[in-house]
Amino acid sequence: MSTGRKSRGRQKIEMKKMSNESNLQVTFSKRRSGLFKKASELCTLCGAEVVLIVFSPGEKVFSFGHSNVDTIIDRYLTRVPLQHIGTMQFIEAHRNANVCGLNETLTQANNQLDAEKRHGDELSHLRKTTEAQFWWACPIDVMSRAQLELFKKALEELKKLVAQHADRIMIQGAPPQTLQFFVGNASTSNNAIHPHQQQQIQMYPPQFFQNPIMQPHWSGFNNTGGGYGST
Amino acid sequence: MSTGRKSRGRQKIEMKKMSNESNLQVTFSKRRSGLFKKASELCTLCGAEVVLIVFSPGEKVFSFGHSNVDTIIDRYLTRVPLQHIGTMQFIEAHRNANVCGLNETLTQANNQLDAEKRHGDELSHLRKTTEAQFWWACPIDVMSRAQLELFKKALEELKKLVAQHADRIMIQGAPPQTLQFFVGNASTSNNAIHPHQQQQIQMYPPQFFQNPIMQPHWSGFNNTGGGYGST
DNA sequence: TATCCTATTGTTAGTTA
DNA sequence: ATAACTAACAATAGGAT
Repeated sequence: MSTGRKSRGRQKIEMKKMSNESNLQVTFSKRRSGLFKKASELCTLCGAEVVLIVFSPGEKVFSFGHSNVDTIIDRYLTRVPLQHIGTMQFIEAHRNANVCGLNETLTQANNQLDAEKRHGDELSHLRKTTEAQFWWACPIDVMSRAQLELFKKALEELKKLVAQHADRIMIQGAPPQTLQFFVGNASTSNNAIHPHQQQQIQMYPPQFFQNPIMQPHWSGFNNTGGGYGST
Repeated sequence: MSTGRKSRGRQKIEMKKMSNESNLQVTFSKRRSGLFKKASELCTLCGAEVVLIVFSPGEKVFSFGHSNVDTIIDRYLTRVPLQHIGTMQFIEAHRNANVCGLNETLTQANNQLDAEKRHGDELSHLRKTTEAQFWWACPIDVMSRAQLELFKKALEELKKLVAQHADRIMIQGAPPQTLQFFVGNASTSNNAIHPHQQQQIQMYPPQFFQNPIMQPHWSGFNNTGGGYGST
């Protein structure tokens, strides 16, 4: 009231990493929301299927969104009888890790694929000249839905292997209580993680879901559907 | 020129699946572009890492974008000596399939995780009441970077297993020439795919890559960096 | 069918609370 | 830190090409 100064409104910003850390945090939140909304809308409007994973730099937030009917069906086909939850508690954590790990693997496979493919590709010469700018790029190819389904079975087995792998590696230091991750097997001193991670779920309009996990010292961030009102 | 009527400009649209098929196609293209740009900007501005996969309903277009330095390093650690390319040709295709498959697996694992977790979760009651609306949702948890790295090694092995799996299954009908996918092993009549898929790469500004593959009958879609100019 | 155009809606940077 | 507000910017629906 004292100033009476309203606002200069939005200003254009340079497209480079923001220097102001707190601004960055805010912008990240806003834009992540926006991104999810866009993805969601693309789904709704065009019937597309979207997988979106955002890995924030600092807070290690991990988000995921998707919409895939086939997968939902699998969910009920493959889910574990909800009885050994007690035992499941930390296995859950491992599997959780697997999720991230698989993602890594996926990307790795991509890169490998890319490295192999571009060998005989016509854009290889272009790559040479601009390699410095292209190092981050990694194409991936298309597969029909039918083919995907054929692979699903093989991947069923694979998944079990993944779980076993993970269990073997992590079994030593997993707290059977909540969703924390201990990796007590590393040869070096592998710091335990902050104990009281808190989960926070945030809804997105049509078919998206997102659940960032925060550091213990601030438990807020539940912007419960602030925007998105149609009109 | 004859009408002199300019345009009513943008109109608000209802957020449901578009009925007009051709409109849908156009909108999909536009919005997909927009989505990738947004993702890209989130990367640049906030240093986030984003994986984005869009599966268009009709044309089976598959897009992928990411930016992850760690992975790039792995790329050079794990890449195959570019000498047996001849042999690699079809293995490449399999690995390609693996990429998609892994993605499926990832999602599956997610779902499983979700199914297990929500058992003791406080939102389970909420879920009950609105289950019909939540069936598509599947949370995922966070993991620290360090932990991810620990898993990488285990996943190295895993990756090999994946390749073996895929090879075994697909080895029968893979054309050793280009990036097509034959799945000649299905028990039912599993149609072979259109033979002349063509690859098309599309650049995105900071660190995104996207390569839709089109049906043989139209080879366009190379909008070579039309927009995105900073004024 | 992809792109250009433009009016309009939608997103968000900067600010205040 | 998050929520709300506002005005500037950016995305895009519809139409023409």
